[in-house]
Amino acid sequence: MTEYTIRQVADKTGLSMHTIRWYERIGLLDEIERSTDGRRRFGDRDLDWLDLLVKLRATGMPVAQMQRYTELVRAGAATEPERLRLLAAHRERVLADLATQRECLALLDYKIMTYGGTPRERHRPKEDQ
Amino acid sequence: MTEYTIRQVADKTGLSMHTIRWYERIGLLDEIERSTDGRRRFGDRDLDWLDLLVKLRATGMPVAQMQRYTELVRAGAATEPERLRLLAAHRERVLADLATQRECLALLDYKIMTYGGTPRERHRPKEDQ
DNA sequence: GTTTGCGTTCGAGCGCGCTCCAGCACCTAC
DNA sequence: GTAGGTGCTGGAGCGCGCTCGAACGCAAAC
Repeated sequence: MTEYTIRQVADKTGLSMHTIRWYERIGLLDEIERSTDGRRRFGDRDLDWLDLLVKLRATGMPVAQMQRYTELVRAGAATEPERLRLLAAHRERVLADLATQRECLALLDYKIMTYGGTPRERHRPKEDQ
Repeated sequence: MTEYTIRQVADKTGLSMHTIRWYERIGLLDEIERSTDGRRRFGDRDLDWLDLLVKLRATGMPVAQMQRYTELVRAGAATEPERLRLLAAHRERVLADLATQRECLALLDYKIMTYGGTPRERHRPKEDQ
């Protein structure tokens, strides 16, 4: 039953303390436990949840959709089919995005080669410039 | 020596006509040729360049950096080493981003499987309902 | 007792990347 | 002549996702 300050959570998640508080305000987090003087004390469960949020954001899910998902989770097991649909749809978008990225990467590699660099040996010093 | 209206270019690139004009205004495009009545007539070279811009944006390059790159290209062959550096750095970011995306995708897949196979959830905002 | 450090709230502000609008100009068809 | 379609310009506005600031509270250190 480890507890963390908001600062520690910020460090662990890569979010800013501001953002974490904002996430709570807009309903992405359940009310966080407080210590006697009113400071947030995050538990492991909170960290896990934040971790999921961070990954959803990192894959481009809009905040509004994360709110929707959060609501569904809060609403209980009956919403699992819809949660599944939501995540599956998001997964499709991520896959599509990955494909696009790879495609663009190919052009990038090509251009880098035409400039005389070799993508696979890019860390070499400028010996062949 | 094909020519295209801004509408055709918008269709081909997926950008809006507004965005294309804006790109020109902020210096991402060289001045585009005009027909006698002042309308833009894009050539194949313009399309190629726009295509690069679109791909750079699609991989998350900030507009400011595209402006920088454009300046370098305009400044002539002497800037090729710096262009190379810029593109190579961007390539690294794209690779890192791809890695992140794949990682997040794994969690997504896992969660989707748990919704398909098990009733209980592992992550949740807080307590069971 | 006061300074320092860390946290709190609430609301305002910001940076980015567009997006839209008003008002105008031109060309073609009717 | 006029209606409709297309495009022009300059500038204002917008949605998103934070980000910051002011004013405050508590508590340990000096």
